[in-house]
Amino acid sequence: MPELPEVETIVRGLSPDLPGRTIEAVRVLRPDVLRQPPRAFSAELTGRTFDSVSRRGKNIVARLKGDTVLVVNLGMTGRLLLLPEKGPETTHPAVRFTLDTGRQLVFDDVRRFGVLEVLSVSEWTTRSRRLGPEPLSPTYTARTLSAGLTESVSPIRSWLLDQRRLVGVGNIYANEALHVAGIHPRRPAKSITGGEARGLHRALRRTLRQAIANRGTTLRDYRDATGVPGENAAALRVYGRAGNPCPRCSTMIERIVFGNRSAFLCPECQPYDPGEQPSGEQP
DNA sequence: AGTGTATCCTGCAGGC
DNA sequence: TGCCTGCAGGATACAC
Repeated sequence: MPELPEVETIVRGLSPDLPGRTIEAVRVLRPDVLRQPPRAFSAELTGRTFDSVSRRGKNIVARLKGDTVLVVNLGMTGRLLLLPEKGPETTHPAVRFTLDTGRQLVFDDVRRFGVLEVLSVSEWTTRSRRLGPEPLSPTYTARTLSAGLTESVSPIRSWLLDQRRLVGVGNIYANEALHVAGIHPRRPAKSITGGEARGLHRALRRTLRQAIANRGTTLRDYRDATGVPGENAAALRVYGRAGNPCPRCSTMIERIVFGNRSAFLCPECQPYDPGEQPSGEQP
């Protein structure tokens, strides 16, 4: 659920307040969101002080003083909320940190696909190296994208979702960027031309930056670190809009399914075979 | 090696 | 009203 723009919004919300704060208590209400025994998790974090909060792909990365990193992946419905001392109860709290200010940092997650992990700096570095490049990094050029596409026969939408190739892009922004770029989600990655790759690179960046400016897309569950929904849903062009007119050409937007996930496209603006009439049915 | 499918879990919307 | 089905922003263990 939360993709790069949502995670970025949360991190920007936590950054002014979390560094310098010490964790006084850890309460694990739902141990299945951890990758280690709750006792060990709590023991590693209790008494530690936050140093910095940053983002890597869809992960929230909190560095603590000493050789400790708390990595939070929100899964589909996870929230990381910094709440006042007497804040409202959240609906599905999984882990609660009490800070030295009395405020609570709460990981709340309806479906519990989210994960919290404590790692050493070197463990985190190793993990981070296995992830692909950041799409908004200045060093991520159209050429980088184009080069990565050439070896893969994977459908471009699946390629964009693979965090080893490129981080931060999920199903919403993959579909949105492909519409902006006029590329059918099912096209094999290696069939994307150099010109199309340049367009896709630009579309990805524009789509992600716009979503950050709008503080993320809230379909149902996403909230920022203070519990406020994002405003980007109104800007979506195709995602979740099957049966509605394409904002560019007014053709009916279609929903197809592959890789166990919905894809949304305009058959006119995103033909599978450029130059031929899009049929809607692909092998 | 690289892809696609099924699975974890809960809640909600829509059909009947 | 109530039951049933399908669907959901992610990641990953498998089978091919």
